[in-house]
Amino acid sequence: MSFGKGSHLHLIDGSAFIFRAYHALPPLTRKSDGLPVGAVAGFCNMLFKYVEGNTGPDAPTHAAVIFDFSSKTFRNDIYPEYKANRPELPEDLRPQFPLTRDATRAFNISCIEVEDFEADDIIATLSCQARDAGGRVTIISSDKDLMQLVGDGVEMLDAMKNKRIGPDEVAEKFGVPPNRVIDVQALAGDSVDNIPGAPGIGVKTAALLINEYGDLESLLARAAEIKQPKRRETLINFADQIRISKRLVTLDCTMPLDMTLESMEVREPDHGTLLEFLNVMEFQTLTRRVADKAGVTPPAPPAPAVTLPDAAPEAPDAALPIDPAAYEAVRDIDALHAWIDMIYEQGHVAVDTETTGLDEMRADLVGISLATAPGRACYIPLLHRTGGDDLFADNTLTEGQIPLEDALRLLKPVLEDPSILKIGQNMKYDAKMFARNGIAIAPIDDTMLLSYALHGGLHGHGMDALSQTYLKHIPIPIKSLLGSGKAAITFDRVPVDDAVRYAAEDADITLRLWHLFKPRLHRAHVTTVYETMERPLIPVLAQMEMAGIEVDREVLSRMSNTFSQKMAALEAEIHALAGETFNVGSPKQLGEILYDKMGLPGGKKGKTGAYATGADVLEDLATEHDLPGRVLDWRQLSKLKSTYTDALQDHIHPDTGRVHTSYVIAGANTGRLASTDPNLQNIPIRSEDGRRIRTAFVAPKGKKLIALDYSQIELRILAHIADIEALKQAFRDGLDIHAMTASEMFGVPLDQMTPDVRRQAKAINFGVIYGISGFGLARNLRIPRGQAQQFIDTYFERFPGIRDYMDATVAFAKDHKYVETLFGRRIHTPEIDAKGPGAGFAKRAAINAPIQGTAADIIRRAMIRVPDAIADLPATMLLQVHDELVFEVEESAVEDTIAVVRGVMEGAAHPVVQLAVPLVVDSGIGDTWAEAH
DNA sequence: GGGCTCACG
DNA sequence: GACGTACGTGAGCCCG
Repeated sequence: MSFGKGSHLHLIDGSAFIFRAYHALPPLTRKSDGLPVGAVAGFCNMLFKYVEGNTGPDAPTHAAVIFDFSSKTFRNDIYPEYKANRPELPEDLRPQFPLTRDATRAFNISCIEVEDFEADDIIATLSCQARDAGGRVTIISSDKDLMQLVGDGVEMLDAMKNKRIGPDEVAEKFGVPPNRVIDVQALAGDSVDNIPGAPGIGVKTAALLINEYGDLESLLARAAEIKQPKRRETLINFADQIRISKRLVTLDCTMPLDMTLESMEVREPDHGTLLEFLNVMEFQTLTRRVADKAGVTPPAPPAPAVTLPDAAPEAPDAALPIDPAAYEAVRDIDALHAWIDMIYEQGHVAVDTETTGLDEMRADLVGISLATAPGRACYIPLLHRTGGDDLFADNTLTEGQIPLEDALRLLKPVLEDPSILKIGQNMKYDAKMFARNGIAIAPIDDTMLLSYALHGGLHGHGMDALSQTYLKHIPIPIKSLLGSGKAAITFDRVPVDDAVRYAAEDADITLRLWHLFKPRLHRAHVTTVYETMERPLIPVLAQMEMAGIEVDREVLSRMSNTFSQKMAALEAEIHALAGETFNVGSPKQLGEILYDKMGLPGGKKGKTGAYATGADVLEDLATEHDLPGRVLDWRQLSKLKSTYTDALQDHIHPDTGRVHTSYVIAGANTGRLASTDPNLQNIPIRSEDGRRIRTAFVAPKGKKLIALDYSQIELRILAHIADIEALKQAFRDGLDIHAMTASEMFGVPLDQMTPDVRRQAKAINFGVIYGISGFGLARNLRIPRGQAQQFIDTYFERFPGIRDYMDATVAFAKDHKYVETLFGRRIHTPEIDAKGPGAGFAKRAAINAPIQGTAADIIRRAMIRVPDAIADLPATMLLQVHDELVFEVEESAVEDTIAVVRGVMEGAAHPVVQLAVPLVVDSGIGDTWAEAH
């Protein structure tokens, strides 16, 4: 078919697809050989969806995917620095490039790349050719550099947001029509592509100038007429640089291209070819979907092979290839004895438990793996079962397994032997599993925590991430054994041979990571951090989690019912006010009701194009109409019900009648803990309705709950670190710190302080801890930005040391790429040199980290000392909420326990740090958490 | 699965 | 005078 009037050409920006796919998906790898294929998988999904969507009258007659040939192009000859700012391509992305070309061809779509030219130029040339031939063009991309092509039958489509970009949308973005976009870009420059432009002129100003003078050349010719001196100088002095910028941003519509538009005619994919490609890539879901669509049976997946990783250079031992086929299955007592002998000979062993689930309180032990040297690992299957996993499966144990009791009896002495170091990844999990089977594993090392001490802030500390980063090896994914979703099985149903490969590999990898990390602790000066604040926390947290806290189901269930009724009434009111029924829980529908239907003022859209309906927005709207206020009430109840009163009931353990959270030690960058499943660190307290949820957390008969919390710990740390004499003295004198700040700033005597002035000072005090900005404070206090900035200026004038601390901290971060707490915890700040909006984030995070992190260190130190301190008291530590500890205590010992724990908490910095301010701990007692706090 | 919203310190 | 903004978390819901 020739290309002409009535034809419709789709030009797909292939590179944009690839990058989006790469960043949207986890780093998937091909199961058989570990080849990174995440971007290819995402790319194929996008192409599949694209092809699926091409129906109806607007479907393309012609289509092509356009790629960049390489990063070097003719623009580098004009301006060597072009795109020089681009970050290095991720290592696992480059090898995926050729595969995306293969994928395109497998989908039977034209695939185009030309040496020396960017994809954008090819798109420009083809667009012009198609337009000149009388056809229409849709460019599938959201790249602003392509917007200059819009108009005359050429438009763009943002496939992500499914938003068409025509002349109006371009004008909205650049402030000028499409044919003047390059003028604006030439002036504004582009930090991403490293296009210099005119210094100090951005898109807004550029559009203003172009609209006033017509086009760039006229503007440059008449630059002398410009009134603002700075602008005038810039345009005169940088005229050449601006002209070069224009050449850089102008796309070439006249490229010599070998291919014709006709050759891009839309063709049906050849299902055989496509299926073969998808199958070789091992994309099971997509293969099945394509096969379903074609009405054929999907091809059998290729047989799995074994991964041979690159060697890690630093540890010769850890560098041996990982070979899951070499692992041993330990199936009888003699073999187990041999391994135990080997452990004693070695002096250390990596241990990993396999269980039926992730909840340590409910899961059952299925098997244990051990590794005594890199490459030397085994798996001891204990409770694997035969048959399927449905009701009719027989539950008989697989043959060739040592009876659980026998294995544990033999292993217990080793696992508890003080002379044998047990190494694990996330040992808290395994320690709890062993504890439930009567084994108190010790001493231990934990590779997750080693990594946390060494690399906090750089990346996650899960085993997959660590293995990929430091061993260049992708472990066998658990999903490949268990499947996912509804069809997932538990580990006891995994065939023993598969389990051996997977489980022993985990122990092997853990041991190799330990060999790498342990010697690095000293070099990085974080040995003390690891040994005093990470490792000792494991048994403490394990005990707290296993203890759990009693929760009264009746209280929660009654509250759920009350909330339901209130919500139903509110919902009826809301629908009546809106004049129609809609889903109150849908921000999208709510936005449409508020702004499109009712025409309320405002209606700001976020980056996704959806109306913002957050609480702050609705609060402002509440003055205009009754509906937003009702929605806020409804939302509060909905949150309380779904997240707390309903969900908490499901977390009550059937045997203990208590709720057992799980603390993540290496989750938060600053050293704080995180609580999950359920999160007991965000139980409501600020609202009256919410606070009542705490009445469901109760002490058993004869006992009390006590809560002890640090008063103003972060502000005290700030006073100490930034060395602010006035603040330090105020804390020593036990003054109301916010009132005192207000008094200093606004000159109001303490005895004349009003609650409102104090509230403002309080907001500033907190703001300082977060890396204050005029904008943030203004929003928080709901005052004009200028006034907020004034407050901040006054604050810094009164407490100049704060400014010094902030500057010094950012400088330190830039210098070292990390910041430190008072106790030596290092929090890496890899983004500190970021340009653009990321810069502010990174700076504020760097300012906050030593303060929040030091507070986290202090309570960690306290928690580690508490068990010994209360050993003789009938008291149990149950919860930690960042600056608060909750205990369950027999009534007779309440006062003693408070005294002891307060002493530990207030003295937790000693002897490492002598704080210049006292630490003060408040306490409460009650039958419920609501009373105790 | 990402985005939004909201609970806590 | 451009840009986007308080720091740190986890969970539930909607929607594609």
